[in-house]
Amino acid sequence: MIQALPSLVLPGVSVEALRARCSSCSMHQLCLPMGLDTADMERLDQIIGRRRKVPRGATLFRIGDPFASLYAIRLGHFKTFQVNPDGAEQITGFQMSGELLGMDAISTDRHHCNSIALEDSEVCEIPFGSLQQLLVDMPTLLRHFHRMMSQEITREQSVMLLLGNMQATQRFAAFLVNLSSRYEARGYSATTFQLRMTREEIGNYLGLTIESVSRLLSKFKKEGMLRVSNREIELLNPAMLKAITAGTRTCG
Amino acid sequence: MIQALPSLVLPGVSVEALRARCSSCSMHQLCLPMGLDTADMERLDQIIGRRRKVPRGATLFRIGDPFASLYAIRLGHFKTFQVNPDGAEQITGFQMSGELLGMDAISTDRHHCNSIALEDSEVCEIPFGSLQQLLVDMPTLLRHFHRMMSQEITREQSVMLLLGNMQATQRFAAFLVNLSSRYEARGYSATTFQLRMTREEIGNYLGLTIESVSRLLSKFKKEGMLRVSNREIELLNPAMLKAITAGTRTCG
DNA sequence: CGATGGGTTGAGTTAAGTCAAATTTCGTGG
DNA sequence: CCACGAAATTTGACTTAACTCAACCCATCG
Repeated sequence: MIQALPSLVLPGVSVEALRARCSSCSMHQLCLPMGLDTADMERLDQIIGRRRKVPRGATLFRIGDPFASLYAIRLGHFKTFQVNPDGAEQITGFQMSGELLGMDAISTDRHHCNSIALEDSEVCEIPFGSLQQLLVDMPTLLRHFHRMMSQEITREQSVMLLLGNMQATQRFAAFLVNLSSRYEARGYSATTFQLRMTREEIGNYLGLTIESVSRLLSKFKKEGMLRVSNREIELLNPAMLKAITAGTRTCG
Repeated sequence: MIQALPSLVLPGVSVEALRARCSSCSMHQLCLPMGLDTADMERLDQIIGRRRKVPRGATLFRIGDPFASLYAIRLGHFKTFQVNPDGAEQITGFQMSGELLGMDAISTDRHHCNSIALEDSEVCEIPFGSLQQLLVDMPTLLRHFHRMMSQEITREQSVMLLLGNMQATQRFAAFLVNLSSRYEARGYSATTFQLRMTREEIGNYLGLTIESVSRLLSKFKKEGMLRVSNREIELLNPAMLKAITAGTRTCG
């Protein structure tokens, strides 16, 4: 057992990088292993098939694919979208590190949406059969898994509120505020971040056209609420954006 | 143990009505006990706190209420809705018998939406703590519970597609087709049913005004696709409605 | 350095919203 | 059972937020 693994001798490549583990993953306080003790985290690690790289633009799964695994995002960003019979697409979410993909597939053992990487990304493949066995043994994991599914339900309800009730300005403010808080939760700046999606994708998600998104960006910029340069965003007045999101402020 | 319960001697009131059971409930093939054998169904029955009556217009739970139980609808209809800080409401779903309410509350132990009965209804109160214990012992129940949560995620994604991408006509057709298939799954007519919600509630759910809903009803009626009389609906051309839903047919 | 895909801006259009008025339905008490 | 008021619904006329279409800009990259 003292014998070094071959990879250990390769310069510049640590074992950790090749065989990543939940315990060393910066996302473990947000992701599935949240709250697990070391032993349990180790067991979860065991069942994770592999850490898969998904290059920008590549498909992680598509509608109709048989369901085998959930995917935890280690790194990067994804979008999920639905497709109407007439071909119209609707982006149902943008996911980032620590979030779980594929939960919609549990109901019928087939995926119900497409998932594509917005940038070069990495996911942990969690075979659902194995996970189910662990759930029975690990109440903490079971509880957190349920929380994550429930959270997804809640998130989607908020989007329904956004799409069904909000004005374009309010939708866009809500979108920015949401991104901001998620980056903050991951230890990144709440005010400065890169948009990983195109204007078209933002528009699609928000039920707006690309032109409307562009105009909203210009409007917010003109009103001094943010700085924009291509995909780089800086929120200059987060409080105002939150007020607009809440509908308590109409915006100039 | 031979001694009759007091209620047994009341004329016209059966024990079954007072102490309903999953095994005798017409919804058990759609509801949480789906697929359970007799013994397991009995165990599930044991934990169900009570069958609660919820009169029309009454609140089952509201945003912020501490989460204690899920509710399976035995009978009747409910709506769930979100509320924006500015007071705007968005109906996120209409639920009917055999469906589960409250899953959004698991994530934070607080309810995230309001739930109100659309007519005099009855629910089975399923204390979540007890349910969690059962889940560990009963793999079939665990699996079906996950399916139900996943189904809710999928359902909400469809609504996002509807709200984000569809035209008013398409939304309304989708709404009718959806109700139709759910009644069919419950053994009711797929073509003739009562709307349990007001036009205003339909409009709110679909992101339309009450006037638009009224106009759409009139339009569909004029085009011979349905008969309407107050809340009574008869679908005369379900195939056409499905085609409109799919976006493959634009409607006259 | 020209092609390409993303993004911006302006002008005109339209689907759905708002406002208003008429009509029907429903619940309640006489 | 009927009358009445309140609530829900329908319909029409007009308005508007967001869309479409079109031109243009700009960053990137082979």
